[in-house]
Amino acid sequence: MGAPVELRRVRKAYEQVADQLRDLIVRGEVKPGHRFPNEATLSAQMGVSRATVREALRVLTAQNMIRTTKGATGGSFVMLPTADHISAFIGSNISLLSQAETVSLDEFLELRELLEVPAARLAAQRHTAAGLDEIERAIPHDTRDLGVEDQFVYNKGFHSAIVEACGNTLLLIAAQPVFSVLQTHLRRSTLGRRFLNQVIADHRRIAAAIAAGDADAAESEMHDHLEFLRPAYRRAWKEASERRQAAL
Amino acid sequence: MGAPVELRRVRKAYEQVADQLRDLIVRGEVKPGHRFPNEATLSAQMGVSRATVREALRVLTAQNMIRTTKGATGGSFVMLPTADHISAFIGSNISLLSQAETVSLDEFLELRELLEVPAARLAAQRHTAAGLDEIERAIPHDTRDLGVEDQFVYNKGFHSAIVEACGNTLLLIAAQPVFSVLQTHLRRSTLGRRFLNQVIADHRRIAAAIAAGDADAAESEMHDHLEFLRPAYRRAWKEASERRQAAL
DNA sequence: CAAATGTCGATGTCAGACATTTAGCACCGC
DNA sequence: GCGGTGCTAAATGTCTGACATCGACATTTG
Repeated sequence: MGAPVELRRVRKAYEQVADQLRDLIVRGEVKPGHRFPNEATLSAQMGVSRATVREALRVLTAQNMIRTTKGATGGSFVMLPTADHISAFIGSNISLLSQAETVSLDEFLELRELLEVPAARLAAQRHTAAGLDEIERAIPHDTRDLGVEDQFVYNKGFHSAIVEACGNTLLLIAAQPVFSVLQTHLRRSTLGRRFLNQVIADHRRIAAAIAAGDADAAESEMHDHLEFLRPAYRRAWKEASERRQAAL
Repeated sequence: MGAPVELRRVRKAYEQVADQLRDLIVRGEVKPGHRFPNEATLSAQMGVSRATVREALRVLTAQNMIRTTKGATGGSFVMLPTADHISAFIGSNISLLSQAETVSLDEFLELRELLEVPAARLAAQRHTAAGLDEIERAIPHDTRDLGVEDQFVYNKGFHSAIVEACGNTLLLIAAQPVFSVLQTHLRRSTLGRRFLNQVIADHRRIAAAIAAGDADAAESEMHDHLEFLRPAYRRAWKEASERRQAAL
C-alpha cells in the first residue's frame, strides 16, 4: 500500500528565492562584492515574477547579506556584514525581549559581567598604543561643563574602546548590544552628579590598570565598577517596568 | 542669504514604511500578538502601493518582528523574537565573517571559552533537577553503535543543555551561534574514534561536577575540555581555509 | 577644458488583476 | 442530531506591464 506520503508545506515563492540566493552566499559560491544578475534576469531564471524576486531581495538586505543600488551600474551586491550591523540587529531584538520581560535585568548584568570583566583583563594583557590612546580619549578631562548626554557618549566610547582593545571582533559583537540596551534604560533615569563623578573615577582607575598592563587590577576594577552600577540599573529598570504598567 | 538648506537623501518608500512599523513595535506601542491593518489598508493609509507595503513587511519578517499568515483570519502579527531566531541570525552572519577570514579561529575559541567556562560554573551553582536531567540525556550511554553524525547531535545537545542550565537566555543566545559555527567546521573534518571517546569522557566528567554542585571542578573540567578540542578545531579550520584557496 | 546634457541600464514604485489559503457558516442527507 | 460538503468572505501570495527615477559614463557645448 501507499508509502506514507510525506507532505511538505508549500514554501512561499519569495522564501525559496531568498533561500537559494542565501545559500549561494553562505556556501561561499559567490563572494562579497559579487553582483547578482538583475531582477528581470533572476525572475526569468527562477520562473517567478519580478515582484517576487524583489521581496526575496528585501529579505536578504534585511539580513545584511546584500546591498542594492540604483543606476546603470547598480544591482544587488553580495556584502559582508559589519560588526555594527550585527550588533544593531542583536540590540533591537534583545531590547524587545527585555520589554516583554522575557529576559530579566539580572540576565543582562550577568552577561555583561561575563564579557566585560575578562575584556578588561585581555585589554591589559594585549594593550597596544592605539588601543590605549582610544581608551584615554574616551575619558573626559574636564568634568565641569559636561552635560549628562555628553557623558553617555563618553561612557559608550569608553566601554567599546576597552572591548575593542582586546582585538576580538566577536567579543565586540556580543558586548555591544548588551551594553547598549542597558544604557538605553539608564538614559531615561535621572542620575546624580555624585554618581556621574564616580563613574568617571572608576573609568580612570580601569584605564590606569590597563595602561600599566596589570591584568588582575584591570579585572577587579572592572568588576567593582559593574557592581557599583548595579543599583542604578536596577532603579532604571524598575522605572521602565512601571512606565509599561502605566501604559496599560 | 538663504539659510543653507539641509537636504536629506530620499529614503526609499519601503524603508520608510518599515521604519514606521518597526518604531511602533520597538517603542512598545503595539505589543506581541497585535495584528496590523491589512496590506490594502496600510497602503491606503501611507499613500503607497501594496507592493511597497509588502516589501516593507518582508523586511520586518526577516528581522523577526512580525509573522504573516494567509487566510481570512490572517494578517501581519507582531511577534516576539525567540532565542533560536536570534541565534540563527547571528550564526549565519558570523559564519560569513569567518569565511571571509575577517574573524579568526582564535577569536571564536576565545569567546567560546569566555562563555562556556563560566556557564559550567553557573550550571553547577544553580543546578535544577530538570537541568541536570537534560544534561544527562545529552550523553550517550552506549558508545559502540554510534555514528559520527549522531555524536554531533549529542555534542550540540550537551553544550546547549549546560548553557540552558544557567537559566540565562542571553547567554544562550550568545553561546549558541559560536558553538554552531565551530561545529560546522568540525563536521567536515575526519575525527578518530579515540578523539570521539575522549569527548564523551570529558562530557561525563563535566556533567558529574555539575551534578555534584562543584563549581570549581565544573569550571576547570570545561576549561580542559575546550583546551583538548583546540587542536582539532585548528586542523578543521585550516582544511576549510585550504578548500577556499582551492576553490579559486 | 570644464560644465552641462544625453543615454542607458538598472532599481523603485505604481495600478490592477487573479490565485490561493483559511475560517466560518449554511446546507443537506442520513 | 450529526457529520460531511460546499460556498463565501477576507486576507495574503503571485503575476503582468507600465512608468519613474537614479547614477555612471559618454557626449556635446560654451
